[in-house]
Amino acid sequence: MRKMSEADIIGKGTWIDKLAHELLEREKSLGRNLDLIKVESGLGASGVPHIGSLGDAVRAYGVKLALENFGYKSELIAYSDDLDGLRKIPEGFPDSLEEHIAKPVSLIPDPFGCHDSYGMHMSSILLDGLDKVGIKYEFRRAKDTYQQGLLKDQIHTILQNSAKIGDQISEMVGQEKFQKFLPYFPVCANCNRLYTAEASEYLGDERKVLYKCHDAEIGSNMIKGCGHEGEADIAKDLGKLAWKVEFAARWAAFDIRFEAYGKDIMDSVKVNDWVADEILNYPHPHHVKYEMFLDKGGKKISKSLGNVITAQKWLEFGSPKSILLLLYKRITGARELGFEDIPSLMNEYNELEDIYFGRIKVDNQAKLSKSKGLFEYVNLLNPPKESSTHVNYRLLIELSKIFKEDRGQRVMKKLLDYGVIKNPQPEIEKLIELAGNYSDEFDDSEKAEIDLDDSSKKALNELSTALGADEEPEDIQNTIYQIAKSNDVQPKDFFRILYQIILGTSRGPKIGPFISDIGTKKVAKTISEYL
RNA sequence: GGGUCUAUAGCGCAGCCAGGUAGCGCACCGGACUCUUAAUCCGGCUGUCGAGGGUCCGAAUCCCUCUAGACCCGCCA
Repeated sequence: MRKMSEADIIGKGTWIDKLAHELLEREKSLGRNLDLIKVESGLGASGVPHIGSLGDAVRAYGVKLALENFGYKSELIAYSDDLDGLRKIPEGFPDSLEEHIAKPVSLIPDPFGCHDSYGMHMSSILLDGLDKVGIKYEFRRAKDTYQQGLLKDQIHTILQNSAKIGDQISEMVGQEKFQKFLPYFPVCANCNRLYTAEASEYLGDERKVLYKCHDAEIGSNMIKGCGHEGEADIAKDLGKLAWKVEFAARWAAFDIRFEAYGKDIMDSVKVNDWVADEILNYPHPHHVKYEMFLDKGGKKISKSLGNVITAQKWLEFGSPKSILLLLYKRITGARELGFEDIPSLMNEYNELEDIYFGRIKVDNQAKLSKSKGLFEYVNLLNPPKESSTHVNYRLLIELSKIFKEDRGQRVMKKLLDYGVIKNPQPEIEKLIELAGNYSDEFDDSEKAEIDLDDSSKKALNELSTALGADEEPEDIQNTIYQIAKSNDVQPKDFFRILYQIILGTSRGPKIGPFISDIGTKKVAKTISEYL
């Protein structure tokens, strides 16, 4: 054991580099060709993609960047599982989808009419998120993959070994279903449904699966099968492998060397690794497991609870870099996540930039390297040449709460007054917009009814008159204080009433200068509305 | 039944994954801002790092055991 020295630091010193390093070591010991290392991320296409799905792809892209940094060619495949069946209607989607339950999401019309199918609509939301944070990917979809027969050899091998696989699944994870049925779900040629068609027999010579469409239980719903009996050609007809074996087929067919996974599909990955290694004779890709994002109460993010965080919503309040920082800073550990994390992440980015440009000193070599490395990954290994102007995001939120009209201009002026910035910049304008959205959306202070006794009313009336007069009082702070005193109102209470009227909170910035910022006439008018 | 994560100041959390003097925010205490409010600024206090063991010159950090909570998967409905 000894202290980390510069020579021991792998790549840029982050967990991403360590992971890429492990991957390379493993590939070298396997002796595989390293001309192009493909990493993969699976995109769900049945539900609204939240930040966790985005994270899978963003992190895989990080590994790609690390591999490139080590001198290898790499590519991220973003694979949409759009042959998965629709299990239930997501919150906020029309009930008319009911008739499409159990059909592959790529065969369901887009209820919003903007994409070729329901599945593409969902995938597009995620791809749009990736585009917005600057992630590059090669898009593939299950529908094309199966229709073009890209997996036909793997499917054949898997179905030939289905008995062995069924036993293994039972032993590894206790699921006995595949001891009875083939791990393949044909799409019923008659009713287009997926999970209702049960595959019982594989005709290896013809490469066809025999199935019968009958009633099936999905979640708590009973889905009626149509009774159709048919056969599906694994190279042409629609149908898909069960998850327990599908990844393996894809890894082998696409030559995937890395894929991250969430702990919810840990068992599937375990089985797939075995299938890849033992049945398909393709050493499984390197993995990393991550925890699910939970909401602030430690509850699972779920659509029905309304606590879903999408990239699109996040980007109304935070920069793309704040998302990348969230996803790259670490991968281990359960994460309770909410929009309220945005302000710290916005500021943390500035801090990292200061470390990167040497404005903040860090003694520990490994930690310095890690912070600089993290900064580089957040910039997708293309860091800026010089530091940007930093404005504390929380300050912007506070100023945004005060100025709701002409916000951009007035907040900018305040920043100039405070000496926070030297001149107006478009980047700062954007920041003000983000912080403004944040303060509008999460200004939780309730506009409660304010109880006013007679002396408070009298004092308010006096103040309103004083502020509304043509001659404005020179020292508003002092005027307020005097008025309170002469009306036998505790200054403490009077100030609180004023904050409640003007800001809807019980505290705020020093009130004299604040009132003149807003405009004395306007404040006078606001006060008179309460009298 | 199987698995994973979490436990750090009064509260909320970072630091742990690559060991090197225990940190941040809020709260609290003191001071400043010519005038008993608020805000702001400056300074200060706050810890058996869940418990026990191990490795190490050195452990919040790595390993093992335990306790409590959360989550995931499976089984069942």
